[in-house]
Amino acid sequence: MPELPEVETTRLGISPHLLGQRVTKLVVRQPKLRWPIPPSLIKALPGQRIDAVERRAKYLLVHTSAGSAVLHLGMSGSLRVLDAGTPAGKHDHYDWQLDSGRLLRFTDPRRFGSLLWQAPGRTHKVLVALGPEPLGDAFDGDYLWRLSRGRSAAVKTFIMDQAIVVGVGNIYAAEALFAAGIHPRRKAGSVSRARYRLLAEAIRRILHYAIQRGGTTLRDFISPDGVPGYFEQELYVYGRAGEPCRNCGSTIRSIVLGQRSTFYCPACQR
DNA sequence: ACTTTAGCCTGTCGGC
DNA sequence: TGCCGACAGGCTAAAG
Repeated sequence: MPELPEVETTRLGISPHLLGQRVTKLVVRQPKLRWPIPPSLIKALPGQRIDAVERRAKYLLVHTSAGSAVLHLGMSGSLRVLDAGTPAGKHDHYDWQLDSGRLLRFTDPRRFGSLLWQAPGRTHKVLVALGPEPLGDAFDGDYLWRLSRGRSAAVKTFIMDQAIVVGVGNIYAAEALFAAGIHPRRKAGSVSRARYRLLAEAIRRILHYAIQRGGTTLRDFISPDGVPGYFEQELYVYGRAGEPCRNCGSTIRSIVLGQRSTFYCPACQR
């Protein structure tokens, strides 16, 4: 499930099965996802050959010469490559049948995921306002510091804003703020440049590490429940309310920030 | 220009 | 056992 490392792991898992394949048929069982699957995609995708599979933020882009599919996993979505003829379950909303005799299947109980279509040479609306990739060159502590001046929103909300930096979800935001020693409720504009440098490095390190971990657990991409147990052993604050801080022993607290639960150590994070 | 809120869905879990 | 509310890893549109 989907924060950036899971999406990247998904990309690595499905890409070899998709590249060069032709989509022989699109089966849609439930078109009502986060947005309805657009008729333009239903018309254009079948018959196309897949040229590339990219990731931008938490979106997957599947490119063909006729346009690109833009996929999002939402909160509970997953993609798997299965043999054609594998019976579909209740939450299996669409399949792409492939030349190879396999299919790409999307499963999503909560239906917050999406399947959109981008015409050649265009950038889909959902991709326009996105901030830089956290693992790319344009992202660092100075960048965060500059954009945060004058901002009164909580720093956690700030780094989860996809217009600021993409791919930092609720878990990784909490973990990165712990690593940088920043209280999640602190105003973004009051965090020092030095702290933002620590924070940016923590985000990069944690995401990179999680991708490596995901890559080893999900390599063949056929495992039915799809998702590794994250690295639950290695979480410092997320989901640990009432438990001792692994650094100082203080009791981890949980609060609600922007309607999302967040976790922090009252002694290590200021 | 920024910040906050409601809402899209279903499943699961804990308390009574 | 069943009912009920709280909560879940995301994101957008609209309102403030």
